[in-house]
Amino acid sequence: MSGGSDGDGGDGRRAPAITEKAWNPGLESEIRRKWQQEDTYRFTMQEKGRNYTIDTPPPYPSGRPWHIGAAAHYSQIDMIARTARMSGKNVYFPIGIDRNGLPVEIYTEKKHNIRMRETDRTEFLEMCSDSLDELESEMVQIMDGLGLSGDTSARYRTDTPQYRALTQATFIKMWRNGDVYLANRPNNYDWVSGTTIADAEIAYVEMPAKLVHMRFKLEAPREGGKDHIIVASTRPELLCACRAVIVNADDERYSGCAGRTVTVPVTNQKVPILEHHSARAEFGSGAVMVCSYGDQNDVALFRELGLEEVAAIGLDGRMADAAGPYAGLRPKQARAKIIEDMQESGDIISRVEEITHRTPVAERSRNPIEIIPMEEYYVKQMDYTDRIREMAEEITFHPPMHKQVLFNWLESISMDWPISRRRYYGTEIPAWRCQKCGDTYVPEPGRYYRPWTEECPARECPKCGASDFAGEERTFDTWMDSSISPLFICGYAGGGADGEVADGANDRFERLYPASIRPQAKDIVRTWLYYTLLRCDKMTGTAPWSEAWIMGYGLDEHGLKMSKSKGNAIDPLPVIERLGADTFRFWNASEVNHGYDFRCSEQKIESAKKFLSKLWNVSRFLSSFEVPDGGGDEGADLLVQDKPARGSLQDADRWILGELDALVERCRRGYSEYNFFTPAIAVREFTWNVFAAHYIEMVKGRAYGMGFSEGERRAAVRTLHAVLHAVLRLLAPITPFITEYLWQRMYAAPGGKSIHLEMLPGRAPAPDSGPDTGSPDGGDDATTRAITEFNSMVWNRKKSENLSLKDGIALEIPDALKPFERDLRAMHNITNSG
RNA sequence: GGGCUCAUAGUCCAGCUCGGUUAUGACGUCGCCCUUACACGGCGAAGAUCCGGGGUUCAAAUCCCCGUGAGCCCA
Repeated sequence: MSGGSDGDGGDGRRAPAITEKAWNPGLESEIRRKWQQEDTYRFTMQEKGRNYTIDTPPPYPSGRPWHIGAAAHYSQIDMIARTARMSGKNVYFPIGIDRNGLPVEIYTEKKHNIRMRETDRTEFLEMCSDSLDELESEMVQIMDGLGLSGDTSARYRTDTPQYRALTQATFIKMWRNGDVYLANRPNNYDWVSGTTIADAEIAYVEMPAKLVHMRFKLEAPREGGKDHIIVASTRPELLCACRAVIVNADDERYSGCAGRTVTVPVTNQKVPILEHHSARAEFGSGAVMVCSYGDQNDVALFRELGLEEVAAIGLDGRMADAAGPYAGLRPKQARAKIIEDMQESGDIISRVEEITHRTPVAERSRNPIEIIPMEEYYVKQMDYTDRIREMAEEITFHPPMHKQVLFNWLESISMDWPISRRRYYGTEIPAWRCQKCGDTYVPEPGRYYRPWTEECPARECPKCGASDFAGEERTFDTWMDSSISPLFICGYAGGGADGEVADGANDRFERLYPASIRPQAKDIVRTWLYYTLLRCDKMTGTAPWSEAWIMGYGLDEHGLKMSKSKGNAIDPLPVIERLGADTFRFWNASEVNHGYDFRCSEQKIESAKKFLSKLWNVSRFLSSFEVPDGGGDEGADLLVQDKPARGSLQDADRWILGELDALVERCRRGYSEYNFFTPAIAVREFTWNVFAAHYIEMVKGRAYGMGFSEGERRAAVRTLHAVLHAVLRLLAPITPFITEYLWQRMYAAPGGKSIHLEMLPGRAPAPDSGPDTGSPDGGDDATTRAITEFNSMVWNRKKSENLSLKDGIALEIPDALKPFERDLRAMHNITNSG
């Protein structure tokens, strides 16, 4: 398809090689098949340091439709892979699916109208797995449709025995190093889901609440002094767990109260009044009751003041025995009941205020959480923030501003990470407990353990010799799994059958780890990114990657966060099917400014199609001119740099090649930061408004050979092809399908080498390449403006004089444009002689 | 309360790092046009007190300060 000048017509034209009038998105599936057959994106491992590993986020199939923002996100990750590949990197782009965790359990409960805890565990796990398979296949269909250049058919899953065995192995190693420990302490508890929640997974919502002002009787009231103080609380059902009342030292209403004792109403225990800075005079009455546990502040106060906790609420989410007559009620019911009781018994309540209160809820299930003391496994993180900060300093963030998100989070970490969950669909905690001495037995790493259904591998307890074990029923927080994705993809597991795990390092791991880049969304910096740094460093002593690429959120067309509950989520699949992946991807690149939130609207996506049409028609036009010799491979680049060829170039040719150089430079700068917005905008602007609108129009006559010498004609044709040759490659990471198609029809080397195996235009990739040989001219804004303005002026004049564009016209060509005179004369049919 | 980000035509956005033309382009609107790449197009037109105030400067959308409003994150 390249080279040769057969079929040239008398006027230097031949029939266009491309005849179809428009880009047909239906061709995408054909192109995808070609890539598959030719294994275009095959990764062949090279020695250490020469592999470019992308720690792709494994998406979670939590329900349909898959968010269009996520589709945009994965398209951009693919652009990273393609950019890296076309920059000469040896790209390893694994695709995974995250399948552990709460959402699928909730989805499955709803789908089958069952309750997890009332269902046989094995059966429930199977149902979850089936749900995941279904949702996953839809997701994979979208990923394939988007043209991801990773191998979705070889995707990894976080719930396979191999992956889970690795999660368990890392846990076992950390347990033995003392980085994991068991502790009984107050914890965020989602009693609806029946599980512990980490700080990172708590969200806050404003909810209406009753602020009850209660009279607490003062002991030994002084002469003429008041006999009570008012304590305001939104949680009167926790009166039984009250162990102190605090006031602010600066609050005059309570001067002299500190150190005295009050009687808690209803339950009548006597508690001290203490001064503490956390009591705010302006909230409620200024006096606050400290209970185990109304909120995180209570937890801190109990610890700080050395108070003895009372378990007011049990793991079943109901009031415990300590609540006396209210035992067995839900906290909400107990609250209503106790308010009623207090009102009946007279003077306890002074007033009830309706307020809105920030209530902590579980981020995923949206259930209100309680703080309940219980025993959980913890990963040490408190003493570790300096090391994380140190690693983060070394990692390049794209864009840099998002590094701050991580630093802010590091500032606010206040406790170790609880990792045990009372759920089913997750990686089991590999532990057994000796029923006699209570010691925890953790087995050897190497395979996938399921303690709730499996005999303890140890015959007898290493500590007491007893042989009666109870298998651990809990699972891990899902971040325990996903935070080791760099270890898994780099082969830390060794990839043995049946979930066997080789012990840590091996050849594959040595060559691949640390990975190169972690692309991910902004909202999981404090979870996935942070936990990955923590976990991978603990396992390897090395940061898991050298670059992090952070993308913003997809918002709806009004700038609101998309969610299924709001009903403003857009299903990406029909959009992609109707408009094609390239349209979606070009919209995505040209609309999503690097790192910022972006708005999704179907109308705007549709309008991106226009540029692809333009590109198509420009190519169709150029396909009617012979591709100069050596047009394949680096031919067009050579053409730009080739001195003799340059000799015959006209001023207009040099001008557009200079503009092209400026474009290439801008794009390269964007691509070097994995910013696709800049190249997309720049290429569109250049191709549409400079190249097509002005250059092509100017040299059309010359390219036809009308009134020009053969050398001049060839110069135009060469230049036209040189520009398109570069533009296609510049766009290839963003719109892989149309560029591949046009490349194959026009420029591909014999054998049909994919455009995606070519290099981005500009510098040669090899380190031993010669000095830069860009065009001598570079971009010339003044000339471009002069040309644009002149053309506009002529068009306007013809219009106002009611002339057709091909009609002749007499006018002067400004001095600045004299070098382009002959092209301009041909273009506008200027009739008067100079 | 703290942090991050943003504010430019009806809508979206470029330009701001490093101050200097008539402030970029797209969508939408209107008018004219089938000119042999493109009517999924071309040309043209209308549309912006560059959020407000102050400062620096010969010169500010751009730099500095003070506000206001919005979004997100954390307390």
